[in-house]
Amino acid sequence: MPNNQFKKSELYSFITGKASTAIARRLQKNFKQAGVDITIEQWSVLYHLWKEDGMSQQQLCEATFRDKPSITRLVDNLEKLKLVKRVASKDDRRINMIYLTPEASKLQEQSMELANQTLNEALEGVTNGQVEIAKEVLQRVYENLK
Amino acid sequence: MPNNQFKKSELYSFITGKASTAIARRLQKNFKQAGVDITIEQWSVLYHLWKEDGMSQQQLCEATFRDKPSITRLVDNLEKLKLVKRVASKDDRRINMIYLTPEASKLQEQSMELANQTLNEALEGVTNGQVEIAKEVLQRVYENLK
DNA sequence: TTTATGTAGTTGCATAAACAACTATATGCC
DNA sequence: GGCATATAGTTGTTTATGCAACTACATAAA
Repeated sequence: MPNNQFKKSELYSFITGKASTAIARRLQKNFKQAGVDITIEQWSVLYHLWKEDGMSQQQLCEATFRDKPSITRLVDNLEKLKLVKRVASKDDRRINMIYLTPEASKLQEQSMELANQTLNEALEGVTNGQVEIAKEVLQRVYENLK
Repeated sequence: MPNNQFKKSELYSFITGKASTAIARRLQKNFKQAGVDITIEQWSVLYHLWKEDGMSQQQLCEATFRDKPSITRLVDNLEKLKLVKRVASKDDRRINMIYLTPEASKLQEQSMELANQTLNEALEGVTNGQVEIAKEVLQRVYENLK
């Protein structure tokens, strides 16, 4: 039973994710202005390592919803920036465990602050109740398609 | 007055747009399965030309929320695929008007059907009322940041 | 122990995005 | 007309994504 809730004029934004593009651009701009010199994608990897340091690349794939080549290259670039280190696992030599460097730890507080600030800019004029529902919908969409 | 509606554990999905990434991947997969051999980004340009054929690249920038270099290259690739043609404007020689070819017109019905189908897959189990609110929130986010 | 199969990660290639610098044309003002 | 400024589009560079093919290691079955 197709619900066809979308008129053509409304389909576009939802499909193309204009809102999340806008959020990503603003966050990148806020990072840049504050002198935080990393990309949003690099930040998304650091974000999960700040929650739990020493994840495998495979775990980072699942956490960040990215494929293996993407994580390989993000870790490459984060290593070049000296923000993470690859450490071969002793139990299983296929696995790289990824660890934060002290420099990366320094970025945590400021960048999380900037992320929160960016979300507040994004959600200006939106009520908490509306945000709750939007989050539920987006979570459900993700669960439906992942 | 910061609303700080996001606990840390919830901030990530919203910022990184996991839901719209999931939608884009599923739409791309549905295109591929159906033999529609274009990227989602190319489709997003065609989408606006189907609504109004003969837009300038600048108009396409605004409609698709992309910058000028992105549109230059998307139009390059769509031209290689023989789906659009650049036609120099006679009024203003700086402007390229972009026109659909007959081959592009053939893609319209099927691809729009696939887009609607993809949205129905995405929104399975979500009520119309919730979708309405989510759309409002995302529209407001876009307006706040664009 | 050998062989098959699965998993972790890497590499190559095509497409796309962000940003800055650039060319060409148009417009407004003196 | 001539100059300053703005607008439309292009090009170069870096970073990232998606997909397929690949290597290396692990595991389990014969």
